[in-house]
Amino acid sequence: MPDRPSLGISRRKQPRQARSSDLVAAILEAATQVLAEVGAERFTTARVAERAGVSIGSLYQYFPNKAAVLFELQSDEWRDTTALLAGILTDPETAPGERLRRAVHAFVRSECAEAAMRRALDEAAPAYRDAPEAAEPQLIGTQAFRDFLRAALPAVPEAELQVAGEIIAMTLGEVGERISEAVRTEAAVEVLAGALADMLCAYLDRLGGGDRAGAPS
Amino acid sequence: MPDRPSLGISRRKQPRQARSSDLVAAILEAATQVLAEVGAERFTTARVAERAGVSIGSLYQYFPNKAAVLFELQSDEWRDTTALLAGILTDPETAPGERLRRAVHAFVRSECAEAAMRRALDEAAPAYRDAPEAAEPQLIGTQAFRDFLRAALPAVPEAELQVAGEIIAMTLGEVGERISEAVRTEAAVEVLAGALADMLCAYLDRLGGGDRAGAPS
Amino acid sequence: MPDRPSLGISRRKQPRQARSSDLVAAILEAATQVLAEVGAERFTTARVAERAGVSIGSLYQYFPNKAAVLFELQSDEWRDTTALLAGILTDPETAPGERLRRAVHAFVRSECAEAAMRRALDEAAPAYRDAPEAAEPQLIGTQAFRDFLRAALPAVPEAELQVAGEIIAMTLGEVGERISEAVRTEAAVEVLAGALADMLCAYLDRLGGGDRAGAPS
Amino acid sequence: MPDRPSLGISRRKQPRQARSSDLVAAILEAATQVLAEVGAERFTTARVAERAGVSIGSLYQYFPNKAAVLFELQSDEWRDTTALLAGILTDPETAPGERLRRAVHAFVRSECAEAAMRRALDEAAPAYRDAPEAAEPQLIGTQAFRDFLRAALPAVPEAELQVAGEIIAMTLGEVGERISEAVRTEAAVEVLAGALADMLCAYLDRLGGGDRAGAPS
DNA sequence: GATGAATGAGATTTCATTCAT
DNA sequence: GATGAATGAAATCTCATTCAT
Repeated sequence: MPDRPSLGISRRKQPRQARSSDLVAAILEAATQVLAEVGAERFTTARVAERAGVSIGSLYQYFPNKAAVLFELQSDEWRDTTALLAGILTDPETAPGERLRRAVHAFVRSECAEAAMRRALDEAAPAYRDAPEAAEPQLIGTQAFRDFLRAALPAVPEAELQVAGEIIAMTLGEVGERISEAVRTEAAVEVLAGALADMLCAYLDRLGGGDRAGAPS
Repeated sequence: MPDRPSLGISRRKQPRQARSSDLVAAILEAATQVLAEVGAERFTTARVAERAGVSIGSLYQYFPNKAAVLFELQSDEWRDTTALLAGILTDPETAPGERLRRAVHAFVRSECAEAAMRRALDEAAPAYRDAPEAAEPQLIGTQAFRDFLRAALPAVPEAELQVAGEIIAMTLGEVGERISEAVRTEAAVEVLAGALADMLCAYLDRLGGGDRAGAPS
Repeated sequence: MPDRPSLGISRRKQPRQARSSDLVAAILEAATQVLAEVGAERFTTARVAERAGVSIGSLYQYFPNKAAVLFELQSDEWRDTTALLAGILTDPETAPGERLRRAVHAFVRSECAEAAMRRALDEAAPAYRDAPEAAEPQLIGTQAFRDFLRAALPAVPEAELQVAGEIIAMTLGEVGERISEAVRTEAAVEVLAGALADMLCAYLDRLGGGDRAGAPS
Repeated sequence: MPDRPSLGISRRKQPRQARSSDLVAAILEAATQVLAEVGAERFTTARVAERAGVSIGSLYQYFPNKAAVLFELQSDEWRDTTALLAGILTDPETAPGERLRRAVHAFVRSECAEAAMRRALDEAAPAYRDAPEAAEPQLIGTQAFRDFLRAALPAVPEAELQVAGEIIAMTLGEVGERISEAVRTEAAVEVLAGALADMLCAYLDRLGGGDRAGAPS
C-alpha cells in the first residue's frame, strides 16, 4: 500500500471545529460508497476524495494514509455492531438463552444489510490489519458480554468461562459473518441463523449443566 | 496498447513433460515462500518467478495470471485439509462425537502449522475469490462428511441434517481458522480447540435427541 | 491484479492553469518529436514523457492512454489542414477550378512538409482509429467545401453533387497523401500534384457540362 | 516488432517438397484467419502457428519473422488484384474508357469482398512496410497497364503518359480502397465506384484531347 | 526437420503521497 | 487551511524469437 513506511493509522488530528468534523464525516461517507461501488481492489484515496467533494490534500490532513480511512470505517462498524449486541445481551427481561438467540439473529441480519461493504472491508483488511490500533475491540472484552456470560452461567468457574466466552464470541462473529456473505434468500438466512443459535444454546446449556435453556423456536 | 487481461484462473497448459512439471512445482513452492515472507500485499509474479529461478515468461506460460498461482496454492491446501478431515470423520472405529472432536483438533493443529501461509492466502483471496473455478470445494459437499452426519444423526430428517451440516462445517472451518490466526501458546490453542469441540458435540447431542455422545475430555 | 484499461481517448482533464497548459503542450510537442524520430512502432508513453521532461504520471493525468496522445496529434493536424483548404476553396476572387487546383498544391505541399509525422500517425492509426471520438472531421462535411461545390457546379442536382463531392474529397486527400509519402524531388511532386489537379478539374468540367474551367497550367 | 534487428523478410527457404509447401500454405491460410479474427494488434506468430496446427518452430523455419508472414499475405493479395485488373484493362474487345470503368468496379468489388482482411493488413503495414522487398509491385509497372495507357492515349508523349499513369493508378488504388473501407450498402458502393470511374474517364478524355470516350453509364 | 518450453526486455497504466501555490 | 498537479516506483502481462531435445 503506502510507498513509504506506514507511520501508524490513527487520525492525524482531532477535528475540533465543526468544519473539520463535517469534512471527516464526508470522507467516511464517501469511503463507504466507494468501497461498495468499486470494491477494495479499486478503492483509492483519490476516488474517496473526489466522491467526498474534497481535495486529496485535505483528506491527507485528517488521515495519515489510506489504511487509516479504512480502519475508521471498520471501527465505526464494530462500534455499532457491538452496541447492538450489548443491548440485546444485557436485556434483563429476557432469559439468557433467548438473549443469545436474539443476538444471533440481530447480528446476522445486520451483517446481511451491509454485506457488500462488509465484504469489501474484509478484502481491504490487509491494509489496516497490521496496525496496532486495529486490535479488534469486539464483543469479547465488553462488560456487557462478561455480564451476560456471568448471568447465563453463574456456576462456571472464571477460567472456563473465559474460554467459553471466547468460543461463543468467535462463533457468533465468524459464522454469522459467513452466513451473510453468500447470496441466499432471507428465509435461508433465518434458518441458518436459527441453527447457529441452536448450537450456541446447546453449548450454553451443556456448560450450565442441564438441557433447559433456549429451546429451538 | 493494452490487451484485455485474461480472465480465467485455471492453468494455461497442463505440463506433460517432466521439465514442465518441475517448473510448475518450483513456481508453486516459490509462491509459498514468497507469500510467507513478504505477505499478500507484496506478493508479485515477478518475485515468485525470481524466487523459483524461472523467467517471468515461463510463469505466465503455465498460469494465466497472478490469481491463478494463488488459487492453485489455495486449492492444494483445501485438498489436503479436506482429505485429512474426511479420513478422521469416517473412521468406523470411533464414535461420531469423538470423531468430530478429533477432527477439530486435527484441523486446528494443521491450520496452526501453516498459519502464516493461511493468513497470506486469505489476504490474497480477493485476487481469485470471484473466479468461478474458485468455488470452495470444502468439507461440506464431500461424501465423507455426509456419511459422518448420517452416522452421527441417524434419526434426523434430511432437510434438518443439511442445515446442521452446514453450520457444523462452517463453524469448524471458520472458528478453527480463527483460533489458529492469533498468536497463542500451543496449550492455549488446545484449550480453545477443546471448547470448540465441546460446542459442536453439544449441538450434535441435542440434535440427536440426547446428551450422551462426546463428553468433554 | 490488472485493472481494466480505460477506454476513451478524450482528454482526461481540461488544463485550466497555465502550468497544465504548458505541460500538455510539452507532451504534444514531445510526442511529435518521438513519433518522427523513432516511428509509430517504438512510440511509447514513457519515451514521450521523458522527452517532454515530465513524469509519466503527469502524462496520464492529462491523457487517459497512449491512443489519446496520438489522437490529439492527429486532430490538430486535421484541424490545421482543413482550415487551410477551407480558406483556399472559398476564396471569392478565384475561379472554382483554379481554387481546386490551388488546394491540391497547397495540400500536397503541406503533407510533404510533415511527411514523416503523417506517415507515423498513419501507422499509429490502429491505436485510436476505433474510438468514437476519432471520427475524422475532414474536408467533406465542412460548410466551406459544400459552398465550393455549389459555386463550382451550380446546375448539378443535390444528390449527384453529394457523390461528386465525396469522390473529390477522397481523391484530394488520399492521392495527395500518397504523393507526399514517397521520397521525391520537389519538382516531381509539383508535377504529380499538377496532374492530380488536372484530373479533378476535368471531372469538375465534365460535371458542369462543359470543358472550360481549370485549364492545365 | 522484432526484438533483434530484422534481417529481411523474404522467405527463408524455397519450399521444394510437397510437405513444406503445404505447411507454408497452411500458415498463410491461418494467418489470414487470425488477422481477420483478432486484428493486427493481436496478430501474433504464436496464434498463427496454433491456428495452422503447426509448431511455432516450424513457422520460423519458413518465415524469418512475423513481418515476412504479413508481407507474403499482402503480396498474394497484390498479385491477385493486379492479375484481375490486367485482364480487364487489356481486353481488346472493349474501348479503353469502358475498360477503365470496368476495372474500377471490379477493383472496388474485390476490395469490398475482403475489406476486413485488407484493413487488418493495412494496420499491419508498419510491420513489413520498410522492408526493401515490400516495394509495392502494383498496377503501375505492369506491362498490361502500360499497354492500356498507350492504347487509350496514343497521341500523348511518353513523359506525360508516365505521370498520368501514375495518377490514374494511385487514384484507382487509393480511392477504390477507401470506398471499400467504410461500411456502405452495395448500392452506395456502386454509385461511388461509378463516380470514380467518371472522374478517371473525364481525365482520360481530356488527356486524349476530346470529350468522347467513357460516357457515364 | 520438427517441436514447443523458455526467455526477458519492454509496454502500459495506477496510485499513495508530497508540497508549492 | 486547502488545493490538486506532479511524482515515479512498481505491477502485470505479452510476444518475437531461440535452441535443446
